Amino acid sequence: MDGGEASNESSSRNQLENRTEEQDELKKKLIEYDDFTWKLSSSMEPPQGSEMLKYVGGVDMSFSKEDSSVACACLVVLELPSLRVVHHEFSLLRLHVPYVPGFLAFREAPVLLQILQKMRDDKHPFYPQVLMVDGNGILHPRGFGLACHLGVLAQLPTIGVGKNLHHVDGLNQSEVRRSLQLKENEHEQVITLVGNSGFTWGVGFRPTLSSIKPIYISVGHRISLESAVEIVKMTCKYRVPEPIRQADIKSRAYLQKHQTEPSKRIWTATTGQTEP
DNA sequence: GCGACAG
DNA sequence: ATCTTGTCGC
Repeated sequence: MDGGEASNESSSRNQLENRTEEQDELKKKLIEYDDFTWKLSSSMEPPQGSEMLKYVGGVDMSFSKEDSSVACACLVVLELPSLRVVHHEFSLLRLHVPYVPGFLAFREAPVLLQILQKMRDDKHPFYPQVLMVDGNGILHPRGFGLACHLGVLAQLPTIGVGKNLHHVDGLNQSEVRRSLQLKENEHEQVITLVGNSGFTWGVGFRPTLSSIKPIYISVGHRISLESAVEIVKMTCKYRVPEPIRQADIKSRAYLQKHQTEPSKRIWTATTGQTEP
């Protein structure tokens, strides 16, 4: 036996170093421009023969208040322009990876990826053309948040949507709100998030007139910031865009239904096993 | 050194 | 993430 605490500290430090390396490695595959064949349905004259954007996915996770390691992951697919939910899928599981700011993907990406892969393997007709993620894209300390991580691994266009600002490169939410206040008279609902370094990390977006608190949109994978904002605008009935809002509602409801009755068959992300 | 820090 | 009711306003 050795000094337990010191060794735990050094091993968790190594763990984060490894995860940082993994993020840096995956980031080499990141594509930050429009890399898809479909067109946005908001375009004027849909050119004949070109595929339209019709199926927008959204992912979110909810957690049990009694046992915070028990979670429900949900993927929904909405149809444009109706915003009707045409498909949803759940996964109830137990997580062993803690939440660490800057490393959310290591906690949430495995299950979400598993759900996406299942849908793709089934050749499901509603497999999403683009995916909205409840977490940031390049708006991240190392420019590689959950939305990027998931996008690269699933090879799918993704959009990062944060409900709170991750403070990076001098950005802070009170300043964003001030900027939106100043521009509200010009009907301006979008503020570009430029950090101290001059880099554009994403945009702050006020979806409705009444909402004070903006959401934060950033590039995930295979999409430009401009297209990402356009798609978010098309799906915003309330502050949170519908794909994410529906995934949130459904995952929360599923969890409450299943935490009342003794939870059986919880899938464990790390082992891929089912526990009684 | 101290605080900040997506979900 | 989660704990939580009513309430002010269109």
